[in-house]
Amino acid sequence: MEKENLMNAVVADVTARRKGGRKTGGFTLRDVAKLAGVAPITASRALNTPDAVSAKVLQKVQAAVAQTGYVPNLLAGALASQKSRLVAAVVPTLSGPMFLETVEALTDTLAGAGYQVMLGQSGYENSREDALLDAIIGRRPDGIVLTGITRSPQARRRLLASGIPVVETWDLTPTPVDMLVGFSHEKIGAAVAQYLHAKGKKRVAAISGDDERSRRRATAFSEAAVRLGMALPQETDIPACLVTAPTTLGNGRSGLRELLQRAPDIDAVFCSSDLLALGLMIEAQASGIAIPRQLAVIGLGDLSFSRDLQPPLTTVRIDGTAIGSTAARFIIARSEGKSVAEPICDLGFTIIERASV
Amino acid sequence: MEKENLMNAVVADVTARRKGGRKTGGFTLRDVAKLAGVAPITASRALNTPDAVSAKVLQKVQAAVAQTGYVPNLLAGALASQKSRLVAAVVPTLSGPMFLETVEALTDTLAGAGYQVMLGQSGYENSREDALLDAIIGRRPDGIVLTGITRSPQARRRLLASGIPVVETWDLTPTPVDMLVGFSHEKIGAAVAQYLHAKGKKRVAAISGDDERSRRRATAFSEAAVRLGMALPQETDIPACLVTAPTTLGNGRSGLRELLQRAPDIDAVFCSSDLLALGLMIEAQASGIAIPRQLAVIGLGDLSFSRDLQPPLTTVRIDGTAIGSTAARFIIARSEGKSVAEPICDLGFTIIERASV
DNA sequence: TTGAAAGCGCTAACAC
DNA sequence: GTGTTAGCGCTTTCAA
Repeated sequence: MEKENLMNAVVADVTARRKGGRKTGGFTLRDVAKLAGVAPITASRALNTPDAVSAKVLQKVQAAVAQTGYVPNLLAGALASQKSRLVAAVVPTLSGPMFLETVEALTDTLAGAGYQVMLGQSGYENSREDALLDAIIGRRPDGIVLTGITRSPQARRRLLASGIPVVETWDLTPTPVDMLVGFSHEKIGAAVAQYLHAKGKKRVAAISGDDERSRRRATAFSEAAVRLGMALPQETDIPACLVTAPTTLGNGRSGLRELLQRAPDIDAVFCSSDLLALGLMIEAQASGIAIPRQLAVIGLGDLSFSRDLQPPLTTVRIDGTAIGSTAARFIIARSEGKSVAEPICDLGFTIIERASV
Repeated sequence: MEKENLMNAVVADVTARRKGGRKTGGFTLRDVAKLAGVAPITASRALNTPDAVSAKVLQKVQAAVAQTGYVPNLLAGALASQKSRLVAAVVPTLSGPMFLETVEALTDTLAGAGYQVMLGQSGYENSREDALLDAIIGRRPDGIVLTGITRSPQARRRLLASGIPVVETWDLTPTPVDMLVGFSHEKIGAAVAQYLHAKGKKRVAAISGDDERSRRRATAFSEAAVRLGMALPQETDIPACLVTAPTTLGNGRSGLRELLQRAPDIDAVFCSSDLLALGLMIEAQASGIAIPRQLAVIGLGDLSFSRDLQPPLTTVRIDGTAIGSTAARFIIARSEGKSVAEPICDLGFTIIERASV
């Protein structure tokens, strides 16, 4: 049979290639094309732009693909077309559950458009960031999504020089490297102070991770609190209790203990994450402090568990999913040659009122 | 000056390339080589195997790199060398915090060896898995790390045919596709039953996510419980209370309520995740049930918060970090041409005794 | 609608 | 130690 002979010939080709020098992979587009009796470029078109070939050719190519189990080499395609369909995402760490939603939404939205996400962890100190950036740029992704804004001029220059679309997230700045999807940490701090003040709180404090963004929220919170005439713990210059990032439940417990020593009469605490807030609630319960009657708590993140706590946790909701999917859309648009009309996007935040305040 | 002329010439080259047809990227290895006055391959060696070139050449190439800001195109390198230094990781979802540690350890360990991680989310139903697999294989990663074992024969065949090293994780099977790093869910179920029995518990139940692995743990738990003479809730055939995966704190609360209706006299509950256990503890506290006096709880995962709960949570510890770093080592070894001596690795588990039982 | 030629930017293999 | 040659597997451009 003709068809069998062809297949045998192609298999022989592959085997020969494997032996002769480099042990190169399996079937290639050329093999598929040969089997289908067309030129490689035609097979390529059948796979990438099926509308551009005749029904007959399409069918023959599809048959050849099925027969061989051919999977296109996207590396080669990327090299030739200058489109890698790869997007890099850089987070400080995965384990603070804050960025998870964003990475998840990013991955899902991009996967729907045929892109894959490459993950990078920078750590909270930006030391590894430069090396990471080179590793990323070297792969020529179609986009880079960064958590936080880029401070190092070195990194900014490299990003700019690469010409790769960049989305900075989880923060706001008038001078982004390229595009931006975030919200204002300062406004959150101020809004929380205002909220607690409106609820009649008089002596407030913050338990805050000591990463840069949390500190800015805590500072804004303290300044607004003072402006509104609320009292802060006085024993120290720092108006907040700082714990190491990423924040944990244990930090929340020890944070409350420390806070109560410094200022036993506080009536509200702003925690820089819901996990901290949960720790605080557990510690409060263990020490017989009633929430919200004796002490009000407000967290940040609106993690999935927050609504189900006892009492349900009042918190600042940040829509991590929207950040991820917006960033994905920005990158996809750019990568398809469209320019993004409004490349700076403030997604804001919402204070979710529940029973803990 | 000679040097400046050279640089100008090279820049002119790049500009010409950009105009003439394809708007190709920035500096290439050829430009760097030209600037350094050596052949491209020599520049390549200076970058990849610095020991293989003279000090003089090395210095000249490094100068040229610094001058141009050249970042090697790893896509092209991968195509030529058949080594992508990319590893794919597939998880059902990122948001159950169980797999986070694994992904984190994988990313970190691989980054140390110059590899990047590509992330894929398969969802708990394996429908998207086949498409995802093709997208992954198409990028010719040097390794694929899967969460769970691969059941679909279709997927197994494709993985095998690809010739890419595969590590299946978070489970055990005598017939892995390739390599395996995991533990036995059946043994966990049995061990927990045994543990509760040893603690004098008589009427036990399980609250379990309804994903495949959790169900197997719950089943093994129930069977062992019966064998040991403990009572299970009787109203239903299912010996456990199933909640939708991924498990949440809210599920834990509602799970306990449901369980208490069916069997008000239970004295111990095995939760398929620490998050469920936390929900159960919160619900118990809200209903005035004392833990562990009236009801003992054991979770699974030993998440970072578990030790800090009130009471601290007894749980089954699974070393997600070890799974990730072992998988990474397996892949690195393979990808360096070494064969992995013992490619099936049972990392086991530990019951961490705390106060909740 | 299809194809031939010419690369994408790099490295393996084999000289020198 | 360094260079020459010839691809890796695909897509672009241009011609038929």
